[in-house]
Amino acid sequence: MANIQEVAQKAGVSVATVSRVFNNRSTVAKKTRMKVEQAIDELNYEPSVLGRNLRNSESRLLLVLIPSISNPFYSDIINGIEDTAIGLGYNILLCETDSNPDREAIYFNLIRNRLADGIISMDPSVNKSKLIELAGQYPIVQCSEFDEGANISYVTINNELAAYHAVKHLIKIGQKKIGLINSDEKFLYARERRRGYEKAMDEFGLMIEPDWIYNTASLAFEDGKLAMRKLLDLPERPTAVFAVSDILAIGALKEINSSGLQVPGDIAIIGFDKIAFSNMTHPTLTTVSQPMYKMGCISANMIMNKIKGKQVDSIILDHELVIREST
Amino acid sequence: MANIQEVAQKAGVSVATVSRVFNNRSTVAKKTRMKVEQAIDELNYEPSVLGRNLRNSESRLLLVLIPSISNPFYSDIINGIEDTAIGLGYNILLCETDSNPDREAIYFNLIRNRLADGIISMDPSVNKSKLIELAGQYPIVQCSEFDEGANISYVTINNELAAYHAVKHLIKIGQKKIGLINSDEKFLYARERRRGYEKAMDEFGLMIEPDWIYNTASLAFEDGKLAMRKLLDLPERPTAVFAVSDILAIGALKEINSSGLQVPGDIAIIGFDKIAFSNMTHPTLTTVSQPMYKMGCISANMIMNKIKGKQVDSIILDHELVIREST
DNA sequence: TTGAAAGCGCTAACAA
DNA sequence: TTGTTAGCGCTTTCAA
Repeated sequence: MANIQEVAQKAGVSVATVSRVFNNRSTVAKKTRMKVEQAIDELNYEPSVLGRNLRNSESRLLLVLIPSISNPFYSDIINGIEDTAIGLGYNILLCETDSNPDREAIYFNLIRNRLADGIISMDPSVNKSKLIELAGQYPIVQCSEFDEGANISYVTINNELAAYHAVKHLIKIGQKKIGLINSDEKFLYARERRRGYEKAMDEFGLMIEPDWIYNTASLAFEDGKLAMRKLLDLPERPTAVFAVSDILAIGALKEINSSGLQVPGDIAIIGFDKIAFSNMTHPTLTTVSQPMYKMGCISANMIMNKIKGKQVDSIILDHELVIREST
Repeated sequence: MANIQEVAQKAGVSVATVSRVFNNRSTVAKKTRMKVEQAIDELNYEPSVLGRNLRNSESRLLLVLIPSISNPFYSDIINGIEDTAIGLGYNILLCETDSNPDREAIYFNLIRNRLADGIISMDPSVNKSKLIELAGQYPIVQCSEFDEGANISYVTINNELAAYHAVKHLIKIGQKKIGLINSDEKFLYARERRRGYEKAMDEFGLMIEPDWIYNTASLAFEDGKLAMRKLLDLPERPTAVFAVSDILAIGALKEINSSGLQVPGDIAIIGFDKIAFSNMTHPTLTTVSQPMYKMGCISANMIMNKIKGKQVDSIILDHELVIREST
């Protein structure tokens, strides 16, 4: 692979001129430009990003931290980030943390090593103190999940309001005995969505039976199944369930189906996230849609601005209720 | 962020010595080493990957090309690649091509720009001629999908045999009228799986009705639904269906459910890939499992060897039939 | 055992 | 409009 020296030699100019041609910088005479371009073509030259980056002390790489790549919730967000980043000449390094601190440490070091220019974190169980420490020195934004205390910009939705709308929808279709399948309330979104649930129930004077609230260990399909099993085994079981994630809702749906009960006839169910699979179940899942693609685009733009040293504000986006067969 | 100069200065040694300490190279006196380590600690020094990479002309980055990040088929393969790569000090750049040549061109340039040391391609509709041209100059391996003509190492399964086993399973449980939902036969795996289907049918003296073979436009859920609709509308419809991907099978399942028919009572169905969601449907999906994680690990090891200049051979792995409720 | 210095490929300040 | 040159941060050769 040719380097800039060889191109300069072949074209009979200096390396500076080659660099100028490649970057359309300042003024290069038409004739010189042509000579250089021909040499570039002949040698099939491509500039080394490594050299350029070292000189400019930037890598044009973005770190995107997600807990798990197999969680479809992140797909569209990542698409949004990617489209935006590529458009601005950046590439993304997708980092799966498994919510594992060792894994996180490896990725955090990537930015300390200047291999990345910024971090978009979407991991709810990220090491907060480490993240805050890092955010003091490097450009970092949070997407979807964020930390209340930390002074790190984020883009998210109003989780309490979204949950409120979901539960209100169940109430509006006549449901009174409404259960909640929530995840671990160490997560902020889980606490917020619980508040939304409680607010809707309160507002319509409905009893909240403590037994109807189930907190899962994680966000997996099996957790949803297990949660629904517990609810079904109750002496007086709910006739509708709000699950804080589609995967949990799909697990719950599976358990109901396996028990020979009907959705929504016996039990109505509503999820959260509008992942692609929420439309593939039988019946299809009513859910709350987050503007994921948009969230991705916005967080990419936010991090760009941070990298450029600009001040960026946090943003709260709108959600949407998607009514389908399960309610 | 401190650089190697500052550390050297603080420790009262030369930059060469700091480098030696960091890389446990050659011999450094215990006392000198201690001084340096203390300076490293105090300054919280991390070497710049950019500087090191430029000097060593390597990036320790791997490109992984996939058509779509939202296709769960790739999740475990990527996990395998990632675990292996990180263990060897490499990071991966996950590149979603959307099977779009422009997008591909961007990523292909990353290796020409020395931003990546090698490519693992999993995109079945990748620009073959470009890939072959690139493979002449740079380390490239193919995973899962590969090109017959190209002289590029690959890791894959025996698709014909796997399809044969799937169809044979249907025959063994008494099915005679077996349909095939295949993808576009421009893909090698589609042609191979069709051959496996035909081989099993032939072997047991079963008629292959041309109408029972449906080729989809893509691998999406909707394609599966549409395909099943067509099969259901046939005057004489099959009583079992082999779909060459789980997503297509899940689409077919949905269409059958929506028509008020029973699986497997009225129509048995078998998929391919064993994606996580194949276990979440009602009924759960019988499918053919590829050793995805292993494929990922192996392809990562293969690309490492290629980068080191070693000769690497292609590998064909075993598949497995996973019998669940849908058959 | 350590240091001086060259050089990886590029960009940009300065000079001509 | 173009060339010369310093330097980004590191590793490694050679010499001491």
